Amino acid sequence: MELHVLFHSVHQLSRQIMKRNNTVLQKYGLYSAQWSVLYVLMQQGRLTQKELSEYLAVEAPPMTRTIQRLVKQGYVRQVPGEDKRMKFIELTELAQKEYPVWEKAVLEMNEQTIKGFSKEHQRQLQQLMAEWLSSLESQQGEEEKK
Amino acid sequence: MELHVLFHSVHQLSRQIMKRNNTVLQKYGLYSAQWSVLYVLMQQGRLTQKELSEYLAVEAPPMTRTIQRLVKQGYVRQVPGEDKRMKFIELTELAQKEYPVWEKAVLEMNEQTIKGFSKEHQRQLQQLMAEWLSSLESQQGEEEKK
DNA sequence: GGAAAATAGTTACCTAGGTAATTAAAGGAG
DNA sequence: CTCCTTTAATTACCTAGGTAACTATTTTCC
Repeated sequence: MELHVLFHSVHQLSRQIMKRNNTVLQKYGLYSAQWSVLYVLMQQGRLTQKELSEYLAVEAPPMTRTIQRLVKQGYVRQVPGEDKRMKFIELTELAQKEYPVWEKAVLEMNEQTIKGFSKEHQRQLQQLMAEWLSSLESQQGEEEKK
Repeated sequence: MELHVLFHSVHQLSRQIMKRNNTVLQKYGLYSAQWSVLYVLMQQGRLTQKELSEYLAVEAPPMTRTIQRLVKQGYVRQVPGEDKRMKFIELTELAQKEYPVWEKAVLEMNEQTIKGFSKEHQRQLQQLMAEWLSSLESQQGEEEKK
């Protein structure tokens, strides 16, 4: 088994997906990283930056940047917590109003991206990747024991 | 089927793989994008930048940057072609000498990354991704007809 | 042959993500 | 209470990849 090929395929798929998302979001002045934050906030409600970055499996610094851009665009608010170290992030009314439009566009593109790939194959693929990710996660867990 | 989840998994896997590759390459002063160029050159011999970027499915500008860094490190040479627009890229003797060491380190990390994921599952995953990628490719082909 | 179109590579500038170091607040041990 | 450690967020700086615009050749077509 050529692992290079496997890894390359994963990488290329990831870039293709992001590229397509960016294409569709462009006309709303959004980018894929911003969208993923908006999406999570809509599903989960207000979260701290820490929770957001854990949820999206991204380090804190990129999360700070993405949020600051969303703040500047007026789509998100930072609310200081009782613990003054943390900041809760929540959608503004503007974002909640615009959300359905964004979502529709993204969902359409998602369907387009997955077109020609059967539900059963999607399920298999998701299953395999989940398994792989969890094995990677458990490896990391071991290393952090030190 | 939650496409968000599927796409997120692909993205996360891609980042994990690159992160691990960078970790192992760090001690040789290399990064994953550089490695992928060195790897292709070792397999294929001298290639033009155009061929390299097509092979790795990367746009020309990032390829220029990666190559310029490799040139600076003395691992790669740019040889002007007969057609003066193109530049052939080839490994230097230094790179050829060091290559086995790099390869060993990368292969070990690859095995570690895939550990706990059976050969059969690897094969299935590769199969599914190849199918998906080719369907995406054919979509792009259609759009370029315009 | 000469003007126009195509092509290889580069430059400039953007987003996405990473690490290391810093700041400010909260907790804990003595 | 004080000092030390931990933690959330930020800042600075790095690689990876993308698009748009540009340069310099080559091809094409009249």
